[in-house]
Amino acid sequence: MAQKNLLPMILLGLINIEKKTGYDLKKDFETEIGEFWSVKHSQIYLELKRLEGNGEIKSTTGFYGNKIEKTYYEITKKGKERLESWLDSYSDILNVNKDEFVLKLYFIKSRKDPRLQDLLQEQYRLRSKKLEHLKERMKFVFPNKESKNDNFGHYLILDHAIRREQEYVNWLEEILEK
Amino acid sequence: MAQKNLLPMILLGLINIEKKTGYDLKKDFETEIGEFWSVKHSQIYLELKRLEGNGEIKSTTGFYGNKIEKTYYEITKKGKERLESWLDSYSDILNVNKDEFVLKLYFIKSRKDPRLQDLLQEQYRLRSKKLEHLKERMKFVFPNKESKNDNFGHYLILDHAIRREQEYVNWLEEILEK
DNA sequence: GGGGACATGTAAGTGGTTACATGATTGC
DNA sequence: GCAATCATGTAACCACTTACATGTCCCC
Repeated sequence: MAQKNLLPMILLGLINIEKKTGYDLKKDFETEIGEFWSVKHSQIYLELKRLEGNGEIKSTTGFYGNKIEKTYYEITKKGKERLESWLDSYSDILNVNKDEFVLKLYFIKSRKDPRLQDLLQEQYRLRSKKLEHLKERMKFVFPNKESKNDNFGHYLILDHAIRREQEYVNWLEEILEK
Repeated sequence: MAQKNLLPMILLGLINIEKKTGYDLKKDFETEIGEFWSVKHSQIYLELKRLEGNGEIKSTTGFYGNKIEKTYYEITKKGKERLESWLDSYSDILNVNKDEFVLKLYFIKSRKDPRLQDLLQEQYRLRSKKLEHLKERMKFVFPNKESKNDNFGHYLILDHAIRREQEYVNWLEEILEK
């Protein structure tokens, strides 16, 4: 989208928790952070180089087995400052949520369009599946009340995602009933 | 984002309603379709050229005053086919909603982080404003029950947007109360 | 007369995707 | 042995943004 560049912040944020390799970061995007952000590994490695060039992270070499070298990155003072300064800042730009399904609905003017039912049913199937997945994640990541306090931000996000998806499903159900 | 290219579909969809100039399309993105999709005029003009090159739209010249030429585009049979084929298709890719605020929350681990309250308050202000705006739009675009049937898809989208925004505001309120 | 809307483009830069590329390691 | 995972990168392409650019029309 050539949008506001937030990937550096995510990488700094993740590396700030503990030193990581590019591959570790890739894994992070496949699990928890992948629920609300996506990026390809090629982009991660490019951005890491850039951050290192800026002196916001620094690398050390580790090994996987005897021959495979892996590069650990840790955050520097400069990187910490950038991260903190971002966390302290406000942004009044609300993201526009580009949803292909919603777009199709827009062009289906009539309530009686024969395509409407199939489209709704398919979306209902997809969204219900997503909702179940999110609920499973919640159970897995926060199995009890105390665990929520360990990473309150993450708990809030999952909670929010579940409510949003639930709303989506409810909305689709209501339309299907009509 | 170099994402799935949906702009051609939007342009075809809008031109399919009635013939339009690039400027008309730009205006559409500033009003109703702008609630859930954004694009710059430079991109619109580029995409129009491409669509015309493909033979999916065709242009005729009109005038604004005596000297300013404007180019009207109307959809061709080929363009209609592409549009219909898209409307008939399914996509099982759910968009990842990239929300900067949510990202910040993720990196604020602690419930007691002093930045949390300000961040929440600011987001609450923004989201409430957006919600009010959407409610106003709904009143304006669909002033009565009958009008909903004229463009059922658009009604559904606005309804959905309001519910989603309402959920966002409720969620923020709950956190602020804690 | 001037400012905002009307109207249409080009050019440079960048974030992101897709595809290509390579090789070791681990567990079955 | 072989498949999946670990691990890191480059290159081509593309959608999109930002900035630059130009000129008319209409109303106050």
